[in-house]
Amino acid sequence: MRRQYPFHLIEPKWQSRWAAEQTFRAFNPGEEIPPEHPFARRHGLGGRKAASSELPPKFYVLDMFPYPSGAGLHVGHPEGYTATDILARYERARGRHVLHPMGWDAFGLPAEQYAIQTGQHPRITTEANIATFKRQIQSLGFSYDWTREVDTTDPGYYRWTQWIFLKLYNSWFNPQTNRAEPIETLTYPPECDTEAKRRAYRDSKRLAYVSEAPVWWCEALGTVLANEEVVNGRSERGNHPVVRRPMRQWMLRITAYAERLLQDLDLLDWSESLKEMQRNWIGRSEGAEVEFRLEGLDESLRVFTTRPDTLFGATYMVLAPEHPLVDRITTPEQRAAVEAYREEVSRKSDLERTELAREKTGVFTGGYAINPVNGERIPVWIADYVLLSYGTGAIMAVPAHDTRDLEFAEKFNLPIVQVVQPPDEGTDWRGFVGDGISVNSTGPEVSITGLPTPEAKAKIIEWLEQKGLGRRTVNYKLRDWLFSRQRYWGEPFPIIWRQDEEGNWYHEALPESELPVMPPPLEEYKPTPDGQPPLARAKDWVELPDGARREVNTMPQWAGSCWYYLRYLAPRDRERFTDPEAEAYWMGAGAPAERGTGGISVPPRPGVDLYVGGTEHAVLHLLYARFWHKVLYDLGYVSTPEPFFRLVNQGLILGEDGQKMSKSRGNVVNPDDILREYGADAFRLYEMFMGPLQDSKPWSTKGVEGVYRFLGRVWRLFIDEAAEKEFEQRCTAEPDRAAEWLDQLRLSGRVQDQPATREQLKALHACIRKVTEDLEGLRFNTAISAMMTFVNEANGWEVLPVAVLRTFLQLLAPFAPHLAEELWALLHRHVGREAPSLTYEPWPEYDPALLVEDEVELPVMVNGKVRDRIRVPVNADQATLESAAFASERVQAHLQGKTIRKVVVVPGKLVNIAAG
RNA sequence: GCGCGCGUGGCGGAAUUGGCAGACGCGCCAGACUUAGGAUCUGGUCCCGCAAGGGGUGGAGGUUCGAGUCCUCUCGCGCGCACCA
Repeated sequence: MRRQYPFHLIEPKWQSRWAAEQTFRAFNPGEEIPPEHPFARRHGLGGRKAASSELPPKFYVLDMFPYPSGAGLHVGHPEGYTATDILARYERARGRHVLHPMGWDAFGLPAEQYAIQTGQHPRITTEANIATFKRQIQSLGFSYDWTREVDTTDPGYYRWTQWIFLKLYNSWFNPQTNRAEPIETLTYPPECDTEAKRRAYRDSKRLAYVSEAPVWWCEALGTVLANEEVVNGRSERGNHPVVRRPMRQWMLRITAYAERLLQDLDLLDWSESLKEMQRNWIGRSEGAEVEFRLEGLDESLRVFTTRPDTLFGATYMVLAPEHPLVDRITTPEQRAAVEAYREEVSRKSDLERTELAREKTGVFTGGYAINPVNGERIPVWIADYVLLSYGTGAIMAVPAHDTRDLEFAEKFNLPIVQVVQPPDEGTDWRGFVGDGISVNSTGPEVSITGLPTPEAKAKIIEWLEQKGLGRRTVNYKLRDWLFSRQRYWGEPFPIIWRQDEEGNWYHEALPESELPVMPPPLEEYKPTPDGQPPLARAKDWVELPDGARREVNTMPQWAGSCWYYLRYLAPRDRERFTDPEAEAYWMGAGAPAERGTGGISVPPRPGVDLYVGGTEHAVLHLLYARFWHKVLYDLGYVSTPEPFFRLVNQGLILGEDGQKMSKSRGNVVNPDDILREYGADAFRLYEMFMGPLQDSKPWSTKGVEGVYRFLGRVWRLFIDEAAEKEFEQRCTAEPDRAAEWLDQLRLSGRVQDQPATREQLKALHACIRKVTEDLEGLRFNTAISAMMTFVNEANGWEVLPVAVLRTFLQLLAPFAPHLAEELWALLHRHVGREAPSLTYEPWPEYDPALLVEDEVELPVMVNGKVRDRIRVPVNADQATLESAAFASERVQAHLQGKTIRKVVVVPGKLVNIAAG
């Protein structure tokens, strides 16, 4: 396609100007603002150190920072980046102080695996990849404040990741106050009478603790994985098989925050589906724990149930095969069968265990439990449909009212007793799991027969609590976060291990002064032959002179991304992880609304005003970051309970074939190719024009051409045809002087410094209104179509008033900033005025008076079908409208021979005549 | 299986509180300019029909003067969770 306008000259020109001027730099409170900076000029803050109270209201707009992979940028990345950039530019024009940073989530497996293969240090690959990403992102003209760039692999960054880990390590969750507190506030029970016992107690309460629990081990990756990184028994990354294996691991006590993580979702402006995903992940369920005495044992079995009202229907019990009581309860006759079953289950891959619609399996242990409500003797089974990791690892089975128990009971011929009557007569009680009326639920001491389910639950729990047989509880699916990895390319833990007098190893935090703990140089990045993490290879690093040993695990990739949005606030601070004053300003909710300029009121938005990224982080990253933030909040380091006030997930960009882009399908679009052919402005515009930000939508290079043509029409609206021909000839003759020729272009003769007609003003103000409203609602696609409509109309005008075009460029600027800047400069040169900074020029307001029509055309319907249109004064009353409608011949024709039943007149909308 | 979301031209998608379905763009058709057109400009383009007219927002019902929009059922697609007691 022929080049529509010289974007190849315009785009680099403005990008380098912005870089030289630091146009998009955001200033922290107390920071000196250079007098010549356009932000200083706009807000009258030049040459001063402005306090937070003097700065305009803040707007913190954040992108999920990328992992800089070797493959370079993908067309999916710039979708969210473009959206946030448009809003950043819009809000600057609106008078807000915009923080819009970018950085690199650069620890991670690909660089490490490359290192294992080639021996090249991951630092080298990482730096090269960052350079590529940065070049690509910068070529799109995004208005990031690059002075705030962060890199999670920079020791100046990860020293603070390690510092936050120390805060977690040195804190405990006080259930009384429902928040984290320094470990020093912990009180010890009397039985902790030795230092060793006190240490063990303390270590068991820390937010970062060591556990020996079984973990997912991935042989192919040579590391353990978090629950969240295992999907259907395979690793999320690479799809390798994983096995369960007991190992010593660092855990973070996120479960302590389950309730707050759930509750505080209500404070957030996130999509309902996203909140729902988080709620499901946290998985709160209310119920009761009930004690069942075990026959012949001095031991009782505790189960968790959400349906204590069905206790009378419990006809058997099931333990998870790995449950610790299984050995005790199994009778000699059943031992062989039980052992065989446990063996079989442990050999099963996780894929097999979680397979859909699998036949229930299980074995009778020979043991019996006593149902506390009626004293009945019920058999205890083991089955792998009960999971050790949820609840108490044991259940009471009520086959009549639980689908899984029913399936199991039917297979093994266990009794099925109805205890709930469905509210609807026709419903079969077998397998009915909803609420109803309790039946057959009377025992010697308690009866709930006849009670509706909620009351039955309450009554039985009360009885259980009185008898000491159970209590009301809340259970969560959420597990503690497995926080260590057996890798090289991650943050080392600021932890060492020492031996006590008895030779037992215990852990100890390094002092803050020892941070950062840097990973040692290695020759070989593989795990050691005996399965130790790669850091164990560096003996000199691991073994300290006083006999202590360093922790050789590293933190997972999530660690760095848990708090990067706080580091952007003070990225070079050497004393603190972030700056409290900057934090209060950029994250705080305290900015008074009346400080907004241009009549806008800014609602308080605690935390990041807008966070945009993909759904792939809907659960993990967002839950982890919220958790860390809450800990920091409890400890007084941040001022808001939540980090991200508003969050939007951009949709996936699919290939031209409507399939997910992938190398194997060969449908991947490389942004570099698009930029070369159509330029950054067209690329940005197309990414926004495709459809709603949140939707998935297929790429279409033809669609790029469409918006590119639109930009060409904008260009030709301004530029003199003859001057452009001349420009092209000069560029061909002397390409080296192209920049000079560009500056000599002339405006079209149609562009005149004349007052606009009413019609022109109307078109312009309709456009201002639509673009403004759509930007507020993140409807970029329809904002662009409004600008297209304006340009199509303006194309037909004989005279193009300078003032109209000038305002139009302001609307265009957030979307296509390079072209807008170039034409803005040209327009001002043409009228002999100095061009003010387009970035900080106040956003135009529309005048509603200009949009008012004198007359409108309204449809007249007969029986809901449009039969004619009438022209009436805009404020015509009902009677006028009605008579105008009946005056229409076409309407009369459709009323022939019919009786009029009703006439509906909606002023300003329509007239509808119902006739029959 | 459960939960959530979505179904509108040949395609991407527009349609305040229920009020003129198909904005804008792609594609396609015709014309103008042109040595030429993968450039540009102008006009047309939901379907059937020469027209008058009729039909039309996955399908079937319903509420309403009026339904893409609300309700019920149903089919299809996407996403999330997946034996969570």
